Amino acid sequence: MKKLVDLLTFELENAFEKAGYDKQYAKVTLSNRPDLCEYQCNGAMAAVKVYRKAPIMIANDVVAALEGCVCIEKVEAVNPGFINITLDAAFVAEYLKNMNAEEKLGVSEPNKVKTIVVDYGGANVAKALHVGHLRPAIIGESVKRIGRYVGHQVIGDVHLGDWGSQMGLVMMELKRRQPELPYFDESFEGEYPKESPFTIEELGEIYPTASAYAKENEAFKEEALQATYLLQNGHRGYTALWRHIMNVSLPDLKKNYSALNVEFDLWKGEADAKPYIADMVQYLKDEGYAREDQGALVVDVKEDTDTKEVPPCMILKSDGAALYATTDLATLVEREKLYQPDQVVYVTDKRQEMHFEQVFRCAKKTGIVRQETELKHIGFGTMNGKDGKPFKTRDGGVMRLEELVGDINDKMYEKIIENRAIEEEEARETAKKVGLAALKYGDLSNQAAKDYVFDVDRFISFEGNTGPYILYTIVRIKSILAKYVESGKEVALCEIQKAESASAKALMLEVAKFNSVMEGAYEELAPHKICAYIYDLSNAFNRFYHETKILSEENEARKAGYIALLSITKRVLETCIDVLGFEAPERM
RNA sequence: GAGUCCGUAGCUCAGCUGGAUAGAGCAACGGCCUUCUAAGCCGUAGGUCGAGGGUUCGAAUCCCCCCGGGCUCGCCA
Repeated sequence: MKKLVDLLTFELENAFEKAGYDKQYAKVTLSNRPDLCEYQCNGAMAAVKVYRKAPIMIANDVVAALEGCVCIEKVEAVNPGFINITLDAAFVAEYLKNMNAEEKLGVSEPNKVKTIVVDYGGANVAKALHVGHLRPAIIGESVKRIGRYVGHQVIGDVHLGDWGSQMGLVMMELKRRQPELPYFDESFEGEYPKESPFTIEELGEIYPTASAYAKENEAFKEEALQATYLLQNGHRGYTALWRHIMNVSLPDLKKNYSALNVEFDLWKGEADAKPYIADMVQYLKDEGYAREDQGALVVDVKEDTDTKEVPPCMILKSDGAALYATTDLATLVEREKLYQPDQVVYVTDKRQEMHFEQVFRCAKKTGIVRQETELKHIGFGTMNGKDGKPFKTRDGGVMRLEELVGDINDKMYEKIIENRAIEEEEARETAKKVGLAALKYGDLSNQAAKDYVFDVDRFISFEGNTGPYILYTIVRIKSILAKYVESGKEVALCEIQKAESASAKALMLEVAKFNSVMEGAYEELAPHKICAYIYDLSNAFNRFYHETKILSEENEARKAGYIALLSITKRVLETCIDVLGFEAPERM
């Protein structure tokens, strides 16, 4: 289904040509002066240079040529040369009816269905999920869902950090504590224990300790790096230990992601790239892409047009171990083999920008991916505390995700029970849904690339531009629709009628933007645009709600029209929050 | 030092592929619940869009320069 702006642009193109002007100036945009009009075209002013006429004259010619256009109620040329358009209410109603009849509410199928891999999560199996994992999970999940809604085949991959030096650190810290374990006995040839030598709680504590210790103890650091190398090259005891780490960590990760309503299609990790590393390295050497430099193996990725230093992409460290770039490249080899993706999107901290620049260039240059493969990096900003510095707990530590989510749910529960009488169980369920909406909306409503202030109290507030406000709006609509159905009537989607009030028309115009917003959010990989849209839409609905008696409307046809309008508003809102990754309760 | 991103109301953020009077929310103040959920709605107040220059009929938006801040700059991820 065509977008409203495209339909209007088409009309304006005809009018421009009819009036003797080039149609390239006919582009219609949303009005930036809603008090004057709904849509506008500024092309007359741009056309001045070519036609050497006052812009208002061009605008007047175009307006005259628009005579009889059915979709427009009013169009006028305004100084210096704006063309202001007000849509015909019946036309808008018809547009919504058509939207309503479509499963995807007017979003067109893509010309080509792309296979897209979204690489997000990036959880590290050596440590518990903490607040730092929140953004990639939330943003990546939404990007995945938006891509799917628009009609592409999207594969979400958690891409676990399970193969780097953090593994060596954990193993050597364990050796320090329990040197008698058979994993560390080089002469041990028997079966390793089935039981893990540590719990998830212990694992969560081992890594930070090891990491801190490595900073002050050079010998320990060396030992950990050596262990990493040995693990990557099939050391028996370390491999067994690695399995324990995975077995202990994975269920915990799955539980935590699930609580965030984040679902991965693939639970692969860096270690899955291992089988591809040796061949890839050999290929890079054989084809002359890789060279040795200071003992390490690197691929030059500098380009003549660079205005900055771009260091070579490092494939193997001088000790022979693989590193971040190695597994990322080998993972691309695997993805090319298994999925032939048209696009791979990485969602990570923006500080990794240079790394991805190097990896992308290397992959293209060496033919690891096809030339036409789109490699994209969504680099998100830092979550800061209210003091503007990176978010920390009161004691300066890193807050575990589980703790954060638990806190939010508890606070939300308190608010809910103080608000109205409600069963304990329902209150808990509702608190979970509203809490998740608060958290996700609070994050997603910011542009991903910017740093933002993570203020839980503001996010969970029931007022203003928050997740709970959006849910509240949906709940209101649900409540009215439920009462309507209780009265024995059916919700007929085709009953939408032309707006008779300003607030009804404003609501309808807002609903009609849906396909445009969704497609824009997909193209720009920008979930925050959907947040901004549903906030506007919710405002438009609440204004309409306040000045319109719906259930007590006596004219049955008019009432059915209102109900149909509510119904499509609800569909749009629910679709939007679904792609953002949360849902609305029945009551709150 | 080089590169890069950012600087919009007291606070948190939109707007940035140039358009008319720069928008929200929070906080402040004032209204609106016998009526579909007041977690709402309506209103008041609050801005030399970091500074300066330039391009343009028109600049928060594009270009240059400066100031301030974040981040990156080969054996971490």
